[in-house]
Amino acid sequence: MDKNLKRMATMHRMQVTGLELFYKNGYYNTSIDDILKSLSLSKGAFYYHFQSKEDFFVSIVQNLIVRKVYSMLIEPIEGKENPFVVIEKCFENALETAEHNEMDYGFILSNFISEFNRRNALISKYLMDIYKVWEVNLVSILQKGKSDGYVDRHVDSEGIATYLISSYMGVRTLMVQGNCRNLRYKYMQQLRHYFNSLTVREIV
Amino acid sequence: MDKNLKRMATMHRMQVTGLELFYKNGYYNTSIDDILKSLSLSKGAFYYHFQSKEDFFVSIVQNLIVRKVYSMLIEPIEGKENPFVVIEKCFENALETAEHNEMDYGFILSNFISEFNRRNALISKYLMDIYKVWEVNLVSILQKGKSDGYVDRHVDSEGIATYLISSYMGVRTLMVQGNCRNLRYKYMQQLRHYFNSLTVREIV
DNA sequence: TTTTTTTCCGACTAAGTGGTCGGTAAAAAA
DNA sequence: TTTTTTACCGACCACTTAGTCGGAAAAAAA
Repeated sequence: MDKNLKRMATMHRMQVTGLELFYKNGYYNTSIDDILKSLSLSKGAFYYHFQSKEDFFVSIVQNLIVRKVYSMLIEPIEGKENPFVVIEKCFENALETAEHNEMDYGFILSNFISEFNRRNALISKYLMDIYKVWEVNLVSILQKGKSDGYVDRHVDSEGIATYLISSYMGVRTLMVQGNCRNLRYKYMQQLRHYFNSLTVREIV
Repeated sequence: MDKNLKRMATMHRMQVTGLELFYKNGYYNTSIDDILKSLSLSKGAFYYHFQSKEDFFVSIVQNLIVRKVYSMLIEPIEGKENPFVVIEKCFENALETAEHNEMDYGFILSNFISEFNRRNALISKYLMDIYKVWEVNLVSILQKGKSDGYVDRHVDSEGIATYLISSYMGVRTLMVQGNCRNLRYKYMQQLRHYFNSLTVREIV
C-alpha cells in the first residue's frame, strides 16, 4: 500500500483529468494525447499504468463515477423519513450542482450510457450496473415509504423509480443548452405535482 | 427542378444512409468513408454534393429530422381535443416505434443534442430549434386544453411541456439498453398518474 | 454529331489516432 | 555503494480521418 503511493497518485491525476475531458468532449472525441498534454505527461507514462484507453475508462468508472453516484444520489436518500421529501431535496441539490456547471454524476451516467450504447458492450455494462443500483435504491425507499404511511400503497414503486430517473436524465439533457435556472425551476415544480398524486391522503 | 432529379436522388440516398450510420455509431465515430462504402460511392461524389461533413449533417437535420419530428410528434397532436389523451397516444406510438428498433426521431433529437453539446455550436443550434418547436407546440395545445376545460387552469403549461419532453427523452435513453417493453409499460403508467394530477376535476 | 455540363472516380495529402518499444533517471533494496 | 525496480520519456508504427484535385464517363445541349 505504501510503496504504491506514487503510482496511485499519478493514476488518480490521470483519471480525474481524463474524466473531465471525456465528459467535456466525449470519449471518442478525446484522444489520449489530449489528456497527456494537459498533464504534461508522456505516452509511456500512460501505458505504464493502463493497458488501453478502454481499460483506462473502466478504471475511471469504478474509481470516480461509482463513488460519486453513491455519495450524491444514493446515500443522501437512504433510510430517511418521507421518500418524496428526501428525493426532492436530493434532485434539487443535484440540479443545482449542474446549474453551476460542475460535474453532476447522475448526468455523466446518462451521457455516457448514450455514447457507449451499441459501441462498447463492456463499458455499457459497467454503466448500466450503476444505474441499476440507483434504481434499486429508489425502489426500496419507496417501499419503505409505503409501510411508513407516506406513499400510497396502490402505486408501483418500480414504475416511479423509472419515471424519476427518466425525467431527471431528460431534464439534464435539456439543461446542457443553457436556461438552466428556468428549467430546474419548472422541473421541480412538476415533480412536486407528480409526487402529490402519489401521496397518501388523509381520508378520501 | 427536373434537371436536378438525379442530383436530389443521390443526395437523398446519402442523407438516409448517413443518418442511419450517424444514429447507430455516433457522428464523430462514423467516417464519411463508412457511409460511402455502404453506398458504393466515392469521395468525389460526396464532395461534389456537400461542402463538408458538417454541411452534410446540417442537410440531414433540415431534410430528414425536422420533417419526421413534425410528422411524428407535432402534427399528431395539433388542434385535437383532450390534450392528455392525444399526447398519451402520441408518446405510446413513439415508444412503440422505438421498441421495434426503428428510428424514433424524438430520441434521435436528444441523442444528437447530447453528442454535439459543447462540440459544435452550429449543429446544436439547429437541433435546439427543433426541440423548441416541439415544446411550443405542446404548450399551445395545453393552453387550448385549459379553455376547453380539459386542463386544470392553475397548472403551468410550460412546466408540463418541459417535464413531458424531459421524461420522454430520459426513458428513451434508458430503453437503449433493452428491457424496452417493461420500461415503456411502466413509463406510460406513471405518465397517466401525472396527467391525472393535472386534470380538471368535476367539483372538488 | 459535337460540345458542354453534370456527376462521379480514386489516388493523394496532412493531420491525427491508439498503441509499442528501447531507453533512462530516480527511488528503493541489497 | 551497487543493484534492481519503479516510473516515466518520446520517437516511431500502422492505420484512420476529413478534405483536395486532376481527370473521365455519362448525360444534356448545341
